[in-house]
Amino acid sequence: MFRVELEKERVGSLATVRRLPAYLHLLKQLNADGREFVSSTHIGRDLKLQPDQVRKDIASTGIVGKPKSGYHVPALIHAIETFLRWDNNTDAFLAGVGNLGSALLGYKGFEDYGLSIVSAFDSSPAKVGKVIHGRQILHMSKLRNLAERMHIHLGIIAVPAESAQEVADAMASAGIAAIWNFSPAGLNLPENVIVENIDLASSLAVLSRKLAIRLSGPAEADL
Amino acid sequence: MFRVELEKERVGSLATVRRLPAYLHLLKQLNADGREFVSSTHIGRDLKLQPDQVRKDIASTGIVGKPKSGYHVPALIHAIETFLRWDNNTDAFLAGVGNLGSALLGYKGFEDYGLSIVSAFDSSPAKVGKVIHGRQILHMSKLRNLAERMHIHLGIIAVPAESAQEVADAMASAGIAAIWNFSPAGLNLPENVIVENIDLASSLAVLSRKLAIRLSGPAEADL
DNA sequence: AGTATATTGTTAATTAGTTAACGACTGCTG
DNA sequence: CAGCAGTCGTTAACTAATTAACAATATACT
Repeated sequence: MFRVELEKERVGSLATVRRLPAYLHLLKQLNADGREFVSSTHIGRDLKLQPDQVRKDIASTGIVGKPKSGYHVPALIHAIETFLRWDNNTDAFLAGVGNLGSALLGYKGFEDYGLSIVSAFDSSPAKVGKVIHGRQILHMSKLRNLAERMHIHLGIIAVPAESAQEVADAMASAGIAAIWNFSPAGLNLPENVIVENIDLASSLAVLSRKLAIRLSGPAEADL
Repeated sequence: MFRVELEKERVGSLATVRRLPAYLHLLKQLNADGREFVSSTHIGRDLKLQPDQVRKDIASTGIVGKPKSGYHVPALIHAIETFLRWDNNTDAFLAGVGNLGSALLGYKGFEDYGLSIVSAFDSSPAKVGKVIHGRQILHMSKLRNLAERMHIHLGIIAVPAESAQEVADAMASAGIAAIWNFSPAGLNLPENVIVENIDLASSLAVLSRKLAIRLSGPAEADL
């Protein structure tokens, strides 16, 4: 019973959740400027969204606004951050420190999202033991045990497609509940493991397709 | 009139386009294994999609299958690649060679998508002149002229949020038609410039929210 | 103090996207 | 040569999401 309610809530607001970070970014700027209240029209203008959409999204965080003035900026910031659990820090493990993995390890912006990569792993002997962006790289074989002992809930996969499934399995069996997958491979995991893919190929496909249509003209679209 | 038709076609198949790379990946594997025909049921099983969905997606590439045997693998590969224009090479400029930009420069996988980063730019004097992954880094001020002269259509933005808009403007004024934006900033550009964002924040927001619900239990969802 | 106005919150309608059902065709087998 | 089984392609229902409209409310101004 509860499960059904939960699912409904989650699915219904997924698109909303995707927009929340953009709101948060804008609100933090406004807050830094000393702005105390902001209206949905203002937000909509800046982010190129309909005011209606903005109100609906904000409503799902539980915040209510004041007519004539708008929403209280600090309160809204706090509400979004707690909604996403970006107020408390979340510790994560990173698997794979090639080009992309190293970049993720060095990315400062994750702090804003309450995310800390506490340990990084690789299977290549050439990389194990090295220090990258302040963290010493451990061998992949240690991931399982450490994740279990440290009660890590979030795993980030930045290994080549070939080994992605293997790593994902190790993470899942270590009790990691959510996986952020930067590899091009589609992962096969039990239902109770949450997976979110950063799919460069899909994104580029959309871009390529739009560009192809633009360059070759509308005639193409009739196919 | 043509425009309306075009828009309809484009919008209607955007979700489809997102799935095409996954099909392509699987098909290339099958092709390497010497498999000549494949059915929508088979593809669906491997990619965890409904066969109906697969057929509909394939239909939009223009390929027709044979009853009882399925789709001709090489033909389908060719069709998807031409549909996305991944058969001919597309030259691109990269702006920003920090952690992420360097990683993109070094990423081999783009070859499969018919994408070549031919030049990389940065505004930091410390980086200009250096050679990263075989390409010499040029100063950002040269981007505009070079893009115009070389008829570059695709720009990749991997600079910090603060300078993203500035770079985007330079690209747009140089006649670049499509921008792949890896920065967290939302770009403000004329309608005729295509923008596709790789939005880490949005992706992580979805993951965080799902994880938050999972960890705190269904009670949370009633809010 | 009263009225006009800007802004919220909710309810309805349109649109896009997915899932399901069904008829048609081809190749295999007895 | 005829029937059967598997697969395609199209049409239709359903679901989710965005967009639009409208009533309610508090603030500011006269």
